[in-house]
Amino acid sequence: MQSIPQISDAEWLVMKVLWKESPLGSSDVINELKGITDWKPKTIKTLLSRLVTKKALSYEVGSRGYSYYPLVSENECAKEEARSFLGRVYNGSLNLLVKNFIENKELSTEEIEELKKLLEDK
Amino acid sequence: MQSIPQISDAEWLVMKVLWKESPLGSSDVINELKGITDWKPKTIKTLLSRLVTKKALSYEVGSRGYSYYPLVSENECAKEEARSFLGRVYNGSLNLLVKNFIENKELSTEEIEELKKLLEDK
DNA sequence: AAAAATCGCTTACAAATGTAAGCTGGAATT
DNA sequence: AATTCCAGCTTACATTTGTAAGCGATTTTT
Repeated sequence: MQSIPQISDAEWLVMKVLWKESPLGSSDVINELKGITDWKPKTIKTLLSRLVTKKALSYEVGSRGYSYYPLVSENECAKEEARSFLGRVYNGSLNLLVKNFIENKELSTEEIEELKKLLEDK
Repeated sequence: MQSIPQISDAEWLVMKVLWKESPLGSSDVINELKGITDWKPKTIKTLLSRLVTKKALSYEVGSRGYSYYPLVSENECAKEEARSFLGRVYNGSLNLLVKNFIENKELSTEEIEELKKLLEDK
């Protein structure tokens, strides 16, 4: 089991594309990101390469270039990010985050209801 | 109303000290961080200066050096971090984060109970 | 008073990140 | 076949971050 690589903000957008669907060629990734970002194709290629170096992605070699796919799941990356964020900001406590959201009225009534249901079902 | 400055991991630790109590001289901050980190005093001074530059802190001039105090509240910084983190990782949805935590069994029974109560009281 | 500790300011320097361009070789188009 | 286009590889360069050290002034200690 490999440790989770550190994925930057910009890289997350690339990973998301490949978590949604993979393997994809770089041109597909570039296409998916049109509209979401205004990065030049070269920029996206750089990000893909870095993600390969970090072992967040790998690729198969095809006739028309590489086909990239994730080596780490979105879930484990999200978990890792949550750990780091909650640790830094909320002493590692999810509950403290939720409490703050409630206090700051960041949640709609529907969201609160949904949360309740989530917890009940559990 | 100033916008929230971007506060790095290391800087958060410094801010936390000053959110807990302020104003404090750099030596007090250094002292508070002994035990939590193994940073050299110079490192902490650097962080203090950077936080002043970023307008996260300001200071009063005293006889024995500066006395630092926050210009931004922990709450607003936390909110900003949460916004950025949730946006990047969970499409901006707190509920999705909570859902993932529940599914991944990251929460103890007590925490779940506490969350329920938080939501009820609301 | 001399020495030592401390202050804040300036400088350092490597790694990570955002954001690409140049170059070379093969693929698609004309 | 010649040309254009796209692939991936290498290089670039500014900013942010982690992690300090050096320096001159001042304060504190001896």
